[in-house]
Amino acid sequence: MTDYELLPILGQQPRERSDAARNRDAVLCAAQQLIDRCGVDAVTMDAVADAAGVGKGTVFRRFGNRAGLMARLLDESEAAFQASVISGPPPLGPGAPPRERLLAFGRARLVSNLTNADLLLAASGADTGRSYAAYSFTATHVRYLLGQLDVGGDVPLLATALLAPLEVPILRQQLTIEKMSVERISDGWEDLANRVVGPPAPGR
Amino acid sequence: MTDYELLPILGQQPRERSDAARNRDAVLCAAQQLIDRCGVDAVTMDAVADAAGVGKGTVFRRFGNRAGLMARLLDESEAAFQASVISGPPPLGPGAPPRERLLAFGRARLVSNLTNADLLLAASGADTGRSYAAYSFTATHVRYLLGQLDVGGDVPLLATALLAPLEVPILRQQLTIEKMSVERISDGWEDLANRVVGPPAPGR
DNA sequence: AATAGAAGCGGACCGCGGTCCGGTTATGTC
DNA sequence: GACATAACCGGACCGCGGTCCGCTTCTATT
Repeated sequence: MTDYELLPILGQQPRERSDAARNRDAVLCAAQQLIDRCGVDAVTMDAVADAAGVGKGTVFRRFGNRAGLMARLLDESEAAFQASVISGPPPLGPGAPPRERLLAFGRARLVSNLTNADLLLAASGADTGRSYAAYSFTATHVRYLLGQLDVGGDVPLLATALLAPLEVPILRQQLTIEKMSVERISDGWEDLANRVVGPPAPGR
Repeated sequence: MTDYELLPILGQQPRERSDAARNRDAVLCAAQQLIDRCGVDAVTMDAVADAAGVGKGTVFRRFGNRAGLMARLLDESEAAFQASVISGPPPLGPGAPPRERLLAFGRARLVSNLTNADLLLAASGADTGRSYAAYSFTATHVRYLLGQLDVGGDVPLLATALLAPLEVPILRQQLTIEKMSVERISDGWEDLANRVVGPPAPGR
């Protein structure tokens, strides 16, 4: 027996058992209710297990750790965000010129990150990679737009340079400690993006 | 360049008791030894208290929490960094044109952040504000250089935009997950800085 | 329906960060 | 040098995230 039979077969996982599915939904639902009523900090693994009528081990089995659970809770809003980028109305969705799409994307990401700030912080470092998957979409989209804009330079690095100031800890510091307004930060990001992208191509 | 927030502003607090001073040094020394021998993760509050021959409560009293202790351990290298920026040789220190100083600063900060990556992560969120004080110096310096470069726009925001991609979690992701080299990241940051600052003023 | 076996379950258990308070010790004053 | 007081000390205690392993329950097979 060689080892590669143990490798995960990506397409065809053995079907989820019915009790497992039920418990998974119960946990997610209980966690969401806890957040709505008492905030993210109240989402203790014990509390959510208890509220879901489930053992603690079950929660960890399904979600790996607290960050993983949080990442799953983010999935819904993240999917909506991705949908409006991929197939929503311009300028966020397709149809607008790349520069406008980029600016709209930055503003949208800023608002989205602020809306889910607590959850995002709690989800950072999820081993499951969920959190990274969400980031990966964002980065890929920005790279795509930068490519369309013929911006030159190291596109992946420029993409992270544009995204880094939108990370929650940095936004938090600007809002809380340095007392900046969201509008100011948003306008500042637009300025940054324009500097990075450079002046509009004249002939086009 | 007035506003610099230098590291230990040893004001005139009611004098520290001798036993307290001894214990403080013992704790810092023990923590440093633990890091050198077993890495940052081994610096448990119990372990460091034990190694220092001190009660756990004492450690918390002096440093607030684990992040505060880590921040103090960073003080030495941070002070050295600040010294070479303020009074070291150019281009990092004074004497070089602002643009060169900015580029040198970015590279130096990048290296410094990577060198102390574990410690910086463990120190993030220190309630004592130590960690923020260190950041504040960095931000102030970049703002100062941007001001000298007559860069226009919202200088504080541009400064954080330049510093955000140098934060440890982002560097970690680029190095570990996306397999970028330090040189590539460093060159990319230089490109970013040049785009933000804009072309050199011709007459000057 | 009976069975085999795996996937799932759950709660006891651990280590860590952080708190608290009764006892101890250093320091200024007489 | 003795005293008063405030600062300091230390370890017992708590809650939380995370692990582990014996037991239960579902599902596929006959």
